[in-house]
Amino acid sequence: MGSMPAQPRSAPASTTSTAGTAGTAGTAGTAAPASSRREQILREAGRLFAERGFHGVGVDEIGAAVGISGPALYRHFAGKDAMLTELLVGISSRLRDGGLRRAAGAEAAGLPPSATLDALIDGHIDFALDDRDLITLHDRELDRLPREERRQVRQLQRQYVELWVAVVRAAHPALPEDQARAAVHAVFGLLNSTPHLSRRALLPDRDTTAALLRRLARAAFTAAAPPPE
Amino acid sequence: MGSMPAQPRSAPASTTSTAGTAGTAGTAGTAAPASSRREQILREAGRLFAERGFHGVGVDEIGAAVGISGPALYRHFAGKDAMLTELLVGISSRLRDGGLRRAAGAEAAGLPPSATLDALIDGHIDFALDDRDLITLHDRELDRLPREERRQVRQLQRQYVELWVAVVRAAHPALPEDQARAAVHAVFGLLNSTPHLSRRALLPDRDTTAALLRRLARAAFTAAAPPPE
DNA sequence: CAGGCGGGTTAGCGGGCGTTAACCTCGGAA
DNA sequence: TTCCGAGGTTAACGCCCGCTAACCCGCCTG
Repeated sequence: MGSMPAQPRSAPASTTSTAGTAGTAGTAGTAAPASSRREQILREAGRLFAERGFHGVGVDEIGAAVGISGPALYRHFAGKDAMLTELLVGISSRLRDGGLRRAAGAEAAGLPPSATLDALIDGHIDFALDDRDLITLHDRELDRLPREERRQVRQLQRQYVELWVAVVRAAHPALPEDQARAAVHAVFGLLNSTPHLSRRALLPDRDTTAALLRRLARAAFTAAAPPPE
Repeated sequence: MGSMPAQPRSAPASTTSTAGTAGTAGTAGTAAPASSRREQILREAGRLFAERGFHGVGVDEIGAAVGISGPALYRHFAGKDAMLTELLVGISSRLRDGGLRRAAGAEAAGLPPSATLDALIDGHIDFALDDRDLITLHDRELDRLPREERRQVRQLQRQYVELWVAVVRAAHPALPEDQARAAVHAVFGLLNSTPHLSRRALLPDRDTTAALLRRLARAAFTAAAPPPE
C-alpha cells in the first residue's frame, strides 16, 4: 500500500500536509505508459461521480483524491463539466469502437450473425466487469452535460445501439425492429447490472460472473423472438 | 390508466398577487381518492428527481411544479431529504409487499415454483412499466439519503431480493445461491431498463413490451443454471 | 545563469440553494 | 362574530461550491 510510486512527485514541502490521503494508488498498473496527472484525475473523478453523483461531488474532493487541492484541477481541465464530458465521450467512444471492431472482425472471419452477436456480448461484458464506474456514469449522469456535449454522447450511444440492433436482426430475422431495439436495451440493463452490487462480495468470481451473464444474455435474445404460437 | 398530463400548471405566479385566488382550485376532481397536496408534491418531486437527479432539482422548482412557491413545501415536509426518503421507502415497500403477496398467493394455490417466479416477474413488469420515475429513483438516488433512512430502504430492497432468490432456487435447484442472486440482480436490470428509453416512442405498445420482457426474463432464469456440460 | 513556464498554493468572490422568519388570509368551528 | 389553524406569501440568512486571482517554486532550456 504505502509503497512509493517511485515517481518523483514534487515533494509537498509546503505546509498544509493535505497530500496525506492521496494514495488509493488505483492505477492498477495498466501497462499503459505514464498515467499522466490528467488521466489520474479522470479516473478518480469517475469513481467519485459514480459513487455520489456529479452534483454530489465537489472539486475540492476530486483534488484531494489525487493529492492536490481544489483549484489546481483547472490547470488540467476547463471546469468540472469538462471532466464529465471527457469521461462520457470516452466511454461511449470506446464502447462503439470496440463493438465496431468486433463486429467487423467476426464478419471478416465469415462467422454467422449469432457468433457476431456473441462477440458483441463478450465485449460488453468485459467492459461492464472491468470499468464499473464508467458503466454507471454512462447511463446515469448523461443529463448533467451541457446541451452540445450531450448531443454528441447520445449520438455515440445511438450508433452503438444500432450496431447491436442490426446484428440482432441478422441473427433473429423473425424479430421486429422495435422489439429488437427494446431487447437490446433490456440486455444492456442486464449486463450493466453488475456495478450495482459491486459492493460487498455478493458476486461470484469474475469468470463465473462473466459466464453467467453470457448465458443470460444469449438466452434472452433467443427468447426475444415471438413465441412460435 | 391515462397518464393524466393535466396539471393546470399555474402561471408564473405573478408577484404581489393576493394569495387568495389560488385557493382550492388545484387538484381538479381526479377520480382517485383525494390526491392530497402531499401526494401531488411527491409525484412531481419524483418526476423531477428522476429527470435531473436529486441534487439537480431545487425546492423552488418542485414548488412551481405544483403551483406553489418554494418554502410552502415546508408546510408538508420537513425538508427536501424527507421527500426523497418518503419516495424511496414507499417504492421499496410497495415492491416488497407486492412480491410477498404474489408469492404467498401462488404458493397457497399450490402452484409450482416456476409459476411463482412467473408471478413475481409479472408483478415487477407492471411496476416497471407503470411507475418509471420511481423505478429510476429507486436504484439511482439511494445514496443521497441520510444514513439511517438509507439503511431502512436497503433493508427493504434486500428483503425483496432475497424473496426472489428463494423462489429462483426453488424453481432451479441446480443453481448455486450466489449465482442465483447475481441472476436476480441482472434480471432486475433487464426489467428496469425500460425507463431509460421511455422518451421518444422507441418502445412497442405496452402489452407487446410487457410480453417481450416476460419472455426475456423467464428465458434468462432458465439459462442461469450452469450448462449441462 | 537567467528566465519562463508547468503546475502547484491560498484567498476570496459571486451565485445558488435549503431553510427559517415574519406575515397574510381564508374557511370553519365555538 | 370571533378566533384559530392550515396553508400560503415574500424576504432574507448562511452555507457551500465552482471558479478566478495573485502568488510561488523548481525544472529545463538557451
